[in-house]
Amino acid sequence: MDFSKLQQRGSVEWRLPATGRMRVPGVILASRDLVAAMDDKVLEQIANVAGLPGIVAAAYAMPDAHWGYGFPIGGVAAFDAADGGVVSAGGVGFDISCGVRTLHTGLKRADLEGAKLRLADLLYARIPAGLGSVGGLRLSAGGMEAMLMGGARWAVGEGYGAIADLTHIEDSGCAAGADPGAVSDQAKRRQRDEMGTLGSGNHYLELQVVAELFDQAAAHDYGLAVDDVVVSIHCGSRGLGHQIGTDYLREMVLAAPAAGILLPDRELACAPLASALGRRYLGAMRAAINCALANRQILTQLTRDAFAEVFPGSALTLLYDVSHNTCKEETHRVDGLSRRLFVHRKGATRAFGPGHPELPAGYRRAGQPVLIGGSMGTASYILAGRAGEGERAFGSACHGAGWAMSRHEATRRWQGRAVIDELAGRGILIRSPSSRGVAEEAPLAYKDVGAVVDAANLAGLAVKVARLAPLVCVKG
DNA sequence: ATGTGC
Repeated sequence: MDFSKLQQRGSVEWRLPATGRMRVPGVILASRDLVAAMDDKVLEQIANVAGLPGIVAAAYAMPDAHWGYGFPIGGVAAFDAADGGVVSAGGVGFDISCGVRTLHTGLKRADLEGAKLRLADLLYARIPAGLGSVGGLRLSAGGMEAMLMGGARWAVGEGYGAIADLTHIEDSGCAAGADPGAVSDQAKRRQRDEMGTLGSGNHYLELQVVAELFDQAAAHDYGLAVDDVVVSIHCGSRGLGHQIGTDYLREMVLAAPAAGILLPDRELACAPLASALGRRYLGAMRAAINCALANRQILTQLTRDAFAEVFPGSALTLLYDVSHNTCKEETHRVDGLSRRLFVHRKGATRAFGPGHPELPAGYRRAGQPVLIGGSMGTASYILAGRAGEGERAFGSACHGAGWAMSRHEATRRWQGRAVIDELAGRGILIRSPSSRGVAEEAPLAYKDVGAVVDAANLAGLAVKVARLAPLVCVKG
């Protein structure tokens, strides 16, 4: 990273002043070490985002930021529709509404002694994982429409999970304003057989143990104690979201000149929020959010069924479910004024603070659970949102460890088998259909997740609550 | 991320 362009403001804030076509400054919220490890391309992408029409306050990068498609991954940017603001398909990302949900199992570490291996094999047998994997469900045209409108609420109605789950999901499990008519037939076709599947890449289902608590009061409110076993599911909207991203990116590139939008990078393709194209994309993207929420809801039921085979009578309850690839219409205070903004979070987690009316009653005191997936074999974290007065980055935080290198570089350095054996030696069981996928996801291919959450904590984005250590990981 | 690729 070229520090010469950055102005340091405190230990974890770096400002890229607005120059040239930038309308607002860029702000990186990370430690010096994390910034030093970031590619210069991140700076270039932040500057490009800062030049988009209608952007408000600043283009932000979270501590885990790295360069992505158009926008950096770990990027946050908000736009005002009344000020010519835009929505960008690249600013949401291809895996629309990719996110994490964490479930309490009601079990302690000691309960797993002797059952871990069986549970690993059972979860791997029950959870469809890998590229092109299909689920046990085939959606009819009507079923597809209902799923895209209803999200996790639809899934509960179909028998996956309980109504009580819904209060612990962002948007109560259903994004409003979804428009299945704005989703291409091809996107729907790709999704027809893929409900209740994990996918590939960095997606996983992980059995974890609470290894350390940092904030007793918040941990209490979240129902977490040391040695508790939890399950975390990381996945998104599969082929449907990917196809929507592909479809609209192409359309936005073609429509940009007529909309008077000059693109410094075609990957930044966007459309005015006030345009028909912008509205159609929002409708399709919200349908993809519902697809991801329904998908994680189905996977939750498959997980419960697997647990019931090993631990009859076990009850898995939902701690929280939050996405990290979205564009959401939200109210934020900017310079003392309350404004409706369209907040793009790409590889960034919503992190609403204490008292926010959208949080379930039990979490109003602590703030929203912020679920941070680490890399395979390292730690994951649960943080509590701190957004409020003086908030930065529109109530957002980091989403994971963030890549330290390309997938190609990772496969050059490691072999899947060796990674699995090394982790097995440390008592961490990996189950995956893809040896190459495991190599790409080797722990050292990622940044140090502990350093990332420490930076998020220092920057005031979210407060550390718990560290989770992996026990079993089903990888896509 | 992805029926892994213009």
